[in-house]
Amino acid sequence: MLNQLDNPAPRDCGDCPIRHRAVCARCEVDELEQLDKIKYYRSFQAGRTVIWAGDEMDFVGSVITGIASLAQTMEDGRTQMVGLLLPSDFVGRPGRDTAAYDVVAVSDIVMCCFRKKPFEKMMEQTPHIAQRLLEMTLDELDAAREWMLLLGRKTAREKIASFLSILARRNASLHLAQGDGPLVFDLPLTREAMADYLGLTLETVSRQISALKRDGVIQLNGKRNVTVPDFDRLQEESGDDADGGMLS
Amino acid sequence: MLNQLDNPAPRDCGDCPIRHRAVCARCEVDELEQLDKIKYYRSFQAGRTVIWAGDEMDFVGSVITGIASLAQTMEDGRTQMVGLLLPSDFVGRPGRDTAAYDVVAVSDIVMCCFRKKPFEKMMEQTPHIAQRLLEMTLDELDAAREWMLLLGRKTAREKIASFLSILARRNASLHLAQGDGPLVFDLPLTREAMADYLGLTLETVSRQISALKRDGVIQLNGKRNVTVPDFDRLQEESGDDADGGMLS
DNA sequence: CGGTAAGTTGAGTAGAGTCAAATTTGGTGG
DNA sequence: CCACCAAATTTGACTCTACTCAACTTACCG
Repeated sequence: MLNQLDNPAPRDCGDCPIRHRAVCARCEVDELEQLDKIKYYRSFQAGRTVIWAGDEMDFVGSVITGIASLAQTMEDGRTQMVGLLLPSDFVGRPGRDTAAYDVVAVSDIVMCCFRKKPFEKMMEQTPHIAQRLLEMTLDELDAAREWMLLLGRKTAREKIASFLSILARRNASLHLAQGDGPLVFDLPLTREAMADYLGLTLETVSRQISALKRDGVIQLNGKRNVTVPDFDRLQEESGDDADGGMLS
Repeated sequence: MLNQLDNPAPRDCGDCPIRHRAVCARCEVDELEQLDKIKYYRSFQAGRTVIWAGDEMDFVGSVITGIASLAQTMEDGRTQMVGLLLPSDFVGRPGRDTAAYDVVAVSDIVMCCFRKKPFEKMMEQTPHIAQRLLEMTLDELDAAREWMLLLGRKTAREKIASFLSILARRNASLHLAQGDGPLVFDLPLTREAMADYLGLTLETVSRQISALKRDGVIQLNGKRNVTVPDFDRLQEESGDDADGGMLS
């Protein structure tokens, strides 16, 4: 329970594993020093809520390690995940002072937080930050629109295949992308979280995963570890163009 | 058919009806003069395609009058609208040279286009444009996420009610927002386009509109003109919080 | 006065949801 | 090291919403 030490925060920006991809990616040394004065690290255990929709939010920040989710909930409890935050992704919106979505730690996470007011001031003065944030926001918008196609038009089976395909692709790009061999990776989400992401029920998620396994599209080692023997086959099942609907 | 003259382009930025809301909103006079050198107007009739996904795109721009749609299509023809572009909305992505989505004129439209290369150069030099574009992109991202909840979790009836509610709210904000009286507005989309936006079939759209009419939530004058006698009632049907899930 | 596109309505179906019961898993305490 | 518990997951049976296919109506335009 007291495992916050397992995910130590970096000593400084030089050590930071997301230094070159986060909102600070384009900052010069002096700009990093400015940021350093207004930043602090926070850790959250898996399952903890970082912030509730509607709550006052006096910081913005980046995920350094771990995975978090952005979600909306209706009064009757239906929830829809609207974003998965991976290392280097940005949380919060400059210029807004309450959270628009629930942010929940899916795994143990470490965040680099900036006090909002000073960060906003810096954004006005140093174009590097605003430029990078614009780029990241445009990427997120593309991802959101890709997701709208999935939510609005894909079948349950295609949704699962699409999700697995994204995970597989991301994992392949981390490890050296071998051309062709079987891909192996872990599911970072519970069936219920996958359901919330995909606009399905957890039972349907479970059934479709079983069906893909039965049809040989994937293999399971335990509940969370997936092997994809033939990525092209998985891609076909996802309903996307062969050349990769994924942008950029 | 030759009615392009019905939607004359503004003479210059001073006449422009979206001057204060578009990507150029924060520009100074000298910046507008710079923009003026790289801009040109284009008109499209209702139904025409502005650009196809994947096509080379050597401009970015703003919708001045009319409505356009952003849509994605799967190989088998299923399509999902991922954005509705209203006057002042921005089209295209600086830094990318092919269109990511189909852009179609829903009504007759007039656009203000900027040649992409010079526009990108200007963005680097004048923070006013990048700042405004960031703000607009963040708004679009919020709208996209709102839409993800609709697509993933709402029933057909709730989807229709949500859509009507948004139209009603937008119309009320244009005309002086009277507190309480019945709201009247036109549907800008065909049933099929609504279906593509809402992730439904056109038959389901038609049935749910009939049902809302039968239940007294709306009245129809002709096929396209809607009266909402009690906005709160409509809002309840949409499944959103009473205080307006709409952000900002 | 057709002719076409838009919209409505009906009948039957299928895919995903709901409710309920097993089964597996990982962790805990003895 | 093992029995036990709670949570996660799977599976089954049944239901229901939205889809499909089809016919019909309406509105608009030449």
